[in-house]
Amino acid sequence: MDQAVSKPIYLSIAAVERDTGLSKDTLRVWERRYGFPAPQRDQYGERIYPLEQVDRLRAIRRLMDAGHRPGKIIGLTDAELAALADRLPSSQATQLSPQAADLEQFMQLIRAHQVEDLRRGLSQRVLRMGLARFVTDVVAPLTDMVGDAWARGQLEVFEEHLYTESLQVVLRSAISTIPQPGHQPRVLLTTFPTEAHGMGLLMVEALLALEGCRCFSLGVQTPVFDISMAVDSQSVDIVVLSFSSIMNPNLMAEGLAELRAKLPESVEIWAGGHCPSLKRRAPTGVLVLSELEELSDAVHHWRQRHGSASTSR
Amino acid sequence: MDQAVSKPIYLSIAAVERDTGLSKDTLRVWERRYGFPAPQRDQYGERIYPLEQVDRLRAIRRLMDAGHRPGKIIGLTDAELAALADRLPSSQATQLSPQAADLEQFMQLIRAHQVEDLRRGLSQRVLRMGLARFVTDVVAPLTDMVGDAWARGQLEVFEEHLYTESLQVVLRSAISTIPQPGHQPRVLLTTFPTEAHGMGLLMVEALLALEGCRCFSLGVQTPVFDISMAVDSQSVDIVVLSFSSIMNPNLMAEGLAELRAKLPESVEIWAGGHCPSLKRRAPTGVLVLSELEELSDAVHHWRQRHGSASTSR
DNA sequence: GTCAAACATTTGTCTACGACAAAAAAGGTT
DNA sequence: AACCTTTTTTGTCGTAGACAAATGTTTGAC
Repeated sequence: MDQAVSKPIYLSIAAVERDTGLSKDTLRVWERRYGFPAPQRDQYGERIYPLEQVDRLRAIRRLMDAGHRPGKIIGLTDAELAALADRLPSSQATQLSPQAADLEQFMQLIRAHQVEDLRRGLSQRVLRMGLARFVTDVVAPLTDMVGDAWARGQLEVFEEHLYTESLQVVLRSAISTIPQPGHQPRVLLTTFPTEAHGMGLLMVEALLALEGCRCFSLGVQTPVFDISMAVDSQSVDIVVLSFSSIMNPNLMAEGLAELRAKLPESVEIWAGGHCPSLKRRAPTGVLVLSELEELSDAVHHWRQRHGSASTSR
Repeated sequence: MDQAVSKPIYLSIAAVERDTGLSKDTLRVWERRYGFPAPQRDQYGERIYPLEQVDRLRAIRRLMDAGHRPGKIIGLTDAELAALADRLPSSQATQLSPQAADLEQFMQLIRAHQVEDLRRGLSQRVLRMGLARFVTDVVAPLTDMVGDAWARGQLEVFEEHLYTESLQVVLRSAISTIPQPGHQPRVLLTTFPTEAHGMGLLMVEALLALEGCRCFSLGVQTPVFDISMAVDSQSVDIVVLSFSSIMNPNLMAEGLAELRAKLPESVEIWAGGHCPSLKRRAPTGVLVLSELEELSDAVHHWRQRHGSASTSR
């Protein structure tokens, strides 16, 4: 019926955009400029990409996320690409931490796809060291390591998904045990529509809830318009936004400016995450938090400033 | 410092795509064909969209998701658009259910943004009626109602997000109480990269776990390539994919065909969700489940077929 | 009257390639 | 080393025509 084995599979440009994260415009302009990718054409003259080229695009994308530029690496051989991926600088901070051995153990579990053991190990760690330290000393560096391994091509997307899913279960159940915090400030947590990573939000929610903040999480990908509506309806004091390194800098800057313009000045915007352009050109009217550790101080500082208006303890 | 009040705000075409979900190509071709949107231009000749037009686009998008066609509604006045939104057919199935009154009560809580009460009410319901019936009789119809209300413009995106977040907390904690199911079939759950809705996955995971299946959730948005890798590494028997009505039919069909070609024939693909084109042209080699109730039978049927190969109970 | 096949229209996505702003790198000066 | 200026790189936006796929409408057989 179907000659399944040797049947070559081609992807449309939309499918390649979906699978590599490179926009159609980018795919076309690379082809024009660098001669790669060089897709074949179907009977209608539309691009069809063989799987090998898609795999190569994925490898290039990985290196770009780690700082390489397309023009420099797009002409390399597959072997050279692999070599580059190995030579990427790993985040030393995590390797020097006292928890390094522990974290490496978790990485092993992720690589071996031992979901059960991973989840159990993480749960034990929460109980042993407390949620706050668990978040700052385990979740944050471990998530960095996972992202790093992914960038080096040592971890597949599905392994990252397995990790994320496991950690989410653990974190959510830990958060739900925090006694009802009904106090100020009232914090709204979410991400912009192109940002699908929600791990950062969960970490922040845990820490803020421990500080006695009233947290409202909208999950990921809320349009700016709806963030402002939610702020209104819940009388929110602070909006927390999380940005990963994959986030498009243009969209981020534009979105923040738009949100800042929409919200009353009394509502603060706190932005955090690993997006490089967050640190470089900090948008006006937005507080940039580069480390989770700064959160606690930021909350205390907010309470000091608003102490006279609302009743302080 | 800034003349905030009368300062007009414009969005770039990328921002409008982000906020409305309409692709840049679509925005440009609508302008060409229908004369709307009619953005102004900045100093570089690039489109800048005033907020009113973006709001209108959002309203049109809502009506399109409900079945209207752009050519018919794009020329209507704002009043006519609002009138159309009110006249949308609501799903009768949910209104006839015995739980109707209960569900309506939950809807009230969502509209009033009573997150706490909502969560408490849902949790009580799980305990009272059991997880399986809770999923089929409460979560599924309630999620439909929420989606319906959103399509009619009676619910904002952020209200849907608040609902989703609350329900997720309740469902996840319920799932985690199910005693470790280590049996067959081994099921992988996820969605394609353009599908961000994970509620369906969570419902299916709950039901399958209750049936004694071994569930691996990858969360949402896993590339086809990585789904196949995960299947391999976890020795998965069945891949479950969830599709919402917003899913692009092309991408769905193409993705399913691609996945089917990548997976060994022994691995089944089950597709479910409210995506209309799922029912119309069922892809070959893919089992379409249109109702949650069919899941239990499907699992039993799978076990019958594979009873001889693996040890049955 | 019902169903299905044939035709017509609508609609989104694809094509091409030029233009240029924004980001990054390189060069030069204090 | 830190800072400003110029050059290169790179992604996104612009134009407009084409056409497949999806949807709607008509025709014709039973």
